[in-house]
Amino acid sequence: MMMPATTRHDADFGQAKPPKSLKGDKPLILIVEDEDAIVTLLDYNLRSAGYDTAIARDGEEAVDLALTLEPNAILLDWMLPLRSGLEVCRHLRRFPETNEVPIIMLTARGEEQDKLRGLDMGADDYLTKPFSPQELLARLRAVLRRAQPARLKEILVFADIQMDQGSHKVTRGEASIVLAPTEFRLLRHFMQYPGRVFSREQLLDSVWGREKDVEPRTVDVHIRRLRKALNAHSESDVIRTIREVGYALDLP
Amino acid sequence: MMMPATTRHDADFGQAKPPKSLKGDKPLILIVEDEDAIVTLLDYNLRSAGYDTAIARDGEEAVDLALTLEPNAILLDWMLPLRSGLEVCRHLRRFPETNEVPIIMLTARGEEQDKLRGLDMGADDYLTKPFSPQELLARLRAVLRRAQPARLKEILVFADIQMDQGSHKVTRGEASIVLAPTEFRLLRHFMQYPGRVFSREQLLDSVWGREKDVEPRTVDVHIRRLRKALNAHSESDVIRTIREVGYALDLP
DNA sequence: ATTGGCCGTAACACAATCGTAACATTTACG
DNA sequence: CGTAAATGTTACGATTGTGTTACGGCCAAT
Repeated sequence: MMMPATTRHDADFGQAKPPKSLKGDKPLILIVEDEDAIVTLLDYNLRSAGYDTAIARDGEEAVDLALTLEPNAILLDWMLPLRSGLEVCRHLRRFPETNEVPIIMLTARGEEQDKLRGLDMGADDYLTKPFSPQELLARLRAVLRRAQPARLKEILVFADIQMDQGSHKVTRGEASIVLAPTEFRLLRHFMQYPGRVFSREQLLDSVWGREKDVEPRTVDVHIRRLRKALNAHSESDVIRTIREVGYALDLP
Repeated sequence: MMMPATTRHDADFGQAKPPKSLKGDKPLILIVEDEDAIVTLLDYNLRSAGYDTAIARDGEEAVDLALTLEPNAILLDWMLPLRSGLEVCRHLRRFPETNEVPIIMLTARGEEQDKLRGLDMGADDYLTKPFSPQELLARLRAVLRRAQPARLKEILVFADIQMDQGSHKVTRGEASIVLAPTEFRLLRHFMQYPGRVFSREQLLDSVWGREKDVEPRTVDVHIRRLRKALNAHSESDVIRTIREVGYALDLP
């Protein structure tokens, strides 16, 4: 019934038509960072990889440029003059123009508390300095790849995984996946926010519900069960562990 | 293999009132798209999956064919010559003949804003290019499932089960099934929305009626009685239990 | 009034699922 | 290397949801 022979061509679709944005055909990345050395590094790497860049030196400017340019993604340093990264993040999430723009936090090592609060505030992912250019680009690609508000969709798709909420069926490739109730809700939550990192506490809130009182480590067990079910007939693991932070749905 | 752009060769579309059912056995999908590569891919996949297809290259033709053929669903590219997808969408919603036809938008990445407007304009779902054939077919099934209520049909069919609403007769395979009134209404409801999951509360609403005050667990007992009747002479159980959610009619 | 079918409910049986702790492995870092 | 912390993995008792049965009430036809 399925035609695997055609899947190869699908990759061409995206390029077939030029993006109709007025910004140009390259994705625009807004860099929010005050250290020159890091700005130079980011700018160089992003431009080499075919992105357009814009640079903001402090929080005020960041909010300003974000609203003006509507970039495709934002790299946001956590330690800023005038306005902390947390404030900028929260601020940006208030405007419809910037509410959906993915934000990647840049944090120094040892700011784990901030990571969690940042993810709470609506950041999508984070990079710990120092980071490699490959890692930077990988995270960026992942963050740009995600679909729009999948929240209300009846059929959720991520990579070769499909979830039909109408019939409550999950498939991966050709195989049908059987999930226990909690596993189903967990996967649904991940697929509603593909690529986004969630802490154990966040998952307990949104998947288990606020009234439940459950150990954070319980999440690990359910992640394990979900992985087992999803990987039963395939090789690649689509759930990424982010040490000290949580889990995310992501391509390997 | 490249198929030339074909339109429908059936000759039996009457202008008479009962529109959709008499059109033929296969659902007809109208493809509105100007790029050959994508047309070919869509056409091939849809036909392989058992649909009939018709093709329009621009907005004018789209409205024309939609009114003439009254397809069961429309795949509508957002970027078109002559008339934008938005216009076509709005236009089609003005005519009673095409007002109910589900529309799936095809958008390139970076047109997310348009998606929202499109959904406002009456599109039912959207596909972001690039998409997999599997996703295409899944979304198509979903909109057809929603928009094509078997509700009005005199004879409902699911797998080897047939229900004649007029004579109140139910058969499975060769065997005739005798059902109590509530079991009949329950099965009818499932067969009107095959594959869809219903919670106990939903079933109480739609099968028992809103005014009744009945325990949710009562549904279980009737499910049991229905299963017993349906499985009396056959092996496979067509009613699937979705733990913590409800029940659905489904192939094993 | 009596019968028989149908219905709703409660009670019990059973299996799936869940949460947790304990142990194993990996990772970060000196 | 070696240690500590975090995550992976496993097993098991407890809980919960569903399957199943039985029973009493209702109603229509006899």
